[in-house]
This record gives sequence, C-alpha cells and structure tokens, in this order.
Amino acid sequence: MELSDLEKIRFDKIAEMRANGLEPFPTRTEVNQSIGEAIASFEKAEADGKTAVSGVILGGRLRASRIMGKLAFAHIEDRSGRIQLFFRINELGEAALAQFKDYFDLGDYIQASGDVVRTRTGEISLQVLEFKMLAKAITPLPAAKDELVDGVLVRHATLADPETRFRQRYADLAVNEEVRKVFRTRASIVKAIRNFFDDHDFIEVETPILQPIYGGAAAKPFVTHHNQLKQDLFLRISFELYLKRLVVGGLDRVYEIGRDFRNEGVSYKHNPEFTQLEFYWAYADYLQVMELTEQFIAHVCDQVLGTRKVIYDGHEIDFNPPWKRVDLRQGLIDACGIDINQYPTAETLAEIMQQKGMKFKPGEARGKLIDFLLGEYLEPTFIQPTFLYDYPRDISPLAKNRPGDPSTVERFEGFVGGMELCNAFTELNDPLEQEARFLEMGREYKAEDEERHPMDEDYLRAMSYGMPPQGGFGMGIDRLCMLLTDRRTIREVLLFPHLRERDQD
RNA sequence: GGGCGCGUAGCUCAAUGGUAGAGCAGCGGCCUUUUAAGCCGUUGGUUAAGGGUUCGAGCCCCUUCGCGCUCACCA
Repeated sequence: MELSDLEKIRFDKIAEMRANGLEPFPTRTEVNQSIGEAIASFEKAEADGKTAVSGVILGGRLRASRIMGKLAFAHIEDRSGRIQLFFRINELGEAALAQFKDYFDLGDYIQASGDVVRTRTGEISLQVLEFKMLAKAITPLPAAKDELVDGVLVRHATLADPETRFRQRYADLAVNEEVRKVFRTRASIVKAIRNFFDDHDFIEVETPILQPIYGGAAAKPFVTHHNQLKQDLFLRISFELYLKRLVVGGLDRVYEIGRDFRNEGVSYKHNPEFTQLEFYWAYADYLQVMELTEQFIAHVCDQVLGTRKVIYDGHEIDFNPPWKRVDLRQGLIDACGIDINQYPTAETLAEIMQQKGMKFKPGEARGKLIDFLLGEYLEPTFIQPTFLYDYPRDISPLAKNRPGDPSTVERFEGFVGGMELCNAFTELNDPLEQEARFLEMGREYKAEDEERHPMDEDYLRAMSYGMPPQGGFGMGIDRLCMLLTDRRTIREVLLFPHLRERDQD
C-alpha cells in the first residue's frame, strides 16, 4: 500500500499510539446504544424535567471536529444519525484531551461514553467522560467538510466525481448521506413488494440463474461454462419459463425477485445485471394483472413514501389507480398518424413510415417496426403511469392471442416518467401453438450452429401436462427505485454499477 | 461500436501558449460552549498516461486509458 503524505501522518499515529499503550484497532467495543436511541432517550428524559442522561456509550465515525485550547467539539455518525461530542479539560484532564487532539482524525471510528446534555447553544451533545479509538482511518475521506446545522446538512466540497463515487462506493456512502438514504429507500421498496405479494397468497421462489437454455425475453445472454460437466451455461435473461413450470406444478401464485443478466449496451436505464420482479398468477388475465399492478405500486408508495405522488425529473407523478390506458393501435394513430391495421405487412408499414420521413433500420419485421414506433412516439410521452396494451403477436411469442384477432396478443407494458417499467401478458398455455411460435422465431429441435437458439422442449413438455390460464408480469425494480428516489440514472440506485475495468493504481 | 465533451493538490474548482493557484482538509501556533468556529503562519502537483509542434505546452496536434452526455443496440 503506497501512502500519500496525508496518509503517512495518519499511519505514523498508529505506531505512536501503540508506543503509548493505546490500541488503534481494538477487538472489543462497549457501545450500548445507537446515536438515534441516545437522542430519543434524552428527549424523553428532558420532557420529564431532567437535564442529562448518563451511562451512554456511543460508537461512530468522526465527521467533524473543532478543537480549541481546553475544549473540543466533534460530530460522530452512525447508521441512525449524528451527535455532537463535547470534550472539556475539566472532565478529561490534560492528557486525555491531548490524546484526542493528537491521535484522532476525521474518518476515524471512536467510542465515547458520558452524559447526554444540551450545550449552551442548545445542541444535544454527548459530554465525553471517556473515549477510545475503535478503528483508525489511514486514508482521509474524500470530503473537505460536512456539517449538520439545525438539522440541515451543510456541505463543503464533498465527493462529487461520478467515477470515484461508483468505483469507491464505500467512500461515496461514507461521505454522502443522501446516497445512504437512496439505498435505505431501495431496501424498503423491496420489502414492501414482498409484503404485498406474500399478503396476496403468492409464494416467493428461487429459480436457476445458470440455465442450459435461456429464454423469456429478447436479449443476448452472458455465457459461462461448467468445467466438470463440460457444459456451457447461460446466465438467465428472465425467470419466466421456470416460473411458469412451477405454475404447472400447482404453485399457482409465484413470484421471484432476483438478478437478470443481459449482455447488451449500458445506458441511463440499462445495467448488465439488474433486479427483476416477476409474478405468475393462475386464473387471471392481463386485465386483472393491470389492476394488481396499480394496487401493488400504490402499496409500495404508501409503505415507502407515505404518499402516492412523487416528483421525478421535475414532474409530479401520481401513482393513484387507475393508470391511464392506451390502446397501442389507437395510441400510434394519435401520435404519428399511422393505423397499423392498415399496414398488415412489414413492407407496407415500412413504406408509410418512409413516406412520413421516419428514420429506421430497413428490412425489419413488422413487429420490430411497431416497436420502433412506440419507442419513438409513445414511450417518451408517457410521464404519468400509463398502460399501453394489445401488442403485435410477432414480438410477443409467449403471450396469448386476443380472441378474434390473431395479429395481436393480450399484452401490456407500463410506462412511467417516459420509461418502460413493466411488461405483462396473458400467458400462452397451448403447447401446440407455443411450439409453432418457437419455430416461427427460428428455434430448432437440433441446433446445427451455435448461433441458433435450441427449442426449449422441456418447457413445452411442462405445458403439455396442462398449464392453467394465467397472467404474468415482469418489472425492473431498479427503475422503480429510480422513480421513487428521483434518480435520473440506474447507476444511482445500484450499489455497485458496472464500470469498465481499470488498472489498479 | 459512432459523435460530442471532460480528466489540474486528499475534496470542489481556477489558471490569453509565458513563474501552476484558491477555498476546504492537512501541518505548526493562539483560544473553556463551538455550529462551515475564528485569527496568524505553513506544507502539498509526473496538470490521466505516452508521444509530437514550439524558444517555451495544463492550454495546440496525435495515440492510449477512464468517465460523462448522446446515438445505435436492447420481444
């Protein structure tokens, strides 16, 4: 470990402390409560007419200090908050106060015991009677100053460079309180989702991440290899096909929260690995799934934020049901003047798009063209929660046909803040039709070349045992977190977002 | 992968092609109720890396690396 000048000073203090019989990294602590608990019990005692609470032992990271001749103030921070420490020569003596001045730096972990009191300026503080180092920090935290004044965080040049923040998330979290808050909110969101589905009689399951045949979405997978089995495996791109196998097995309300992996580009809303929620609900269809979606998102808002109206990117978004519903065909007529029903082939649709001066990749299938249109003309306009429904069949191989219309399926996507949030449909449960759809997609019973997707015969076999009608649903939890924490990029809601590898320095 | 932009002290940022600076942090003083404490003094740089042009490069040119925005990709 190469040390900077600042680090050498701190490093030398370790040896100096040990030479003076002090351990900079002791094994045991005597901390008996959190900072938040100490403040709460003081406020309670104060209400009972007392002026101090004694016997308090706190641990925390030193975030600020103001040292004077014969007294010193400091702020320490733990998971529950911040408190001021107040050192006086009267209680501590000259030697102890000198230890604080000589050995302690911002970023160190300290244990302090004493009485919780209010100082003359009215701030609840720990009047320190004893203290010790819990862990010495050698590297200074990347913040110049960071102070809590009247409950407001006042900052002076704290870590802001996104690269350092994401590569050294530990430093970002240590220094930026609002970053910690984002991840606490994220944890609450996931908890609220679990509560909702548990309460609605769904069971949570875990299905394979390493899969011999991947499927359930259109995405490029990561490939890996099992050495002993001499078998190539894929990291899952969705849970769908495994969860529906479980429904066949009689677990007819299941959900899973876990990681998906897609070997594609990164963007403000894409990370190579991301957290997905999927649920499958027997005896329901996509209309019922729409309603359940509205309910569970509202539940999450209630639990996590206490309100269903959130600010995202400067817009007030209202998650109160019902969401706006837009028929895909009608939506496109309104947005770009094209009635897709009048253009039943890729060629005719491409022609009208060209006439309208749209720029798109030639030679695409009809479904892809429609997908392009909705991405271009509809998605960015759906700021308020909106369900777009009834999708073209050829981009939805696992969704069930709409009765009386073989060209579209019972599928919807939910959009919020101009971003796709979720995707759901009435699940196709006819094994013969499913087989035909797979074949249409170019899946082969025998994959001659490695580029070809093999047929998922086991999935077809599961379905042929009899699969109940069901609605299925998938949602990127990261994107929901973006919406509920007002973060403009997915990296801000991922603890360790993917960054390009960099040589260690 | 393409286009545009960025990379200077621990952090946040300055610096017409002409001696690399400030605030905070750090270090040394003074200071017994501070709140970004204050006052005095002071240390700290391979200007991302490498090459080129020039009397002279943080600045201009080229290459590489990383980051950001954007486009493409993304049932």
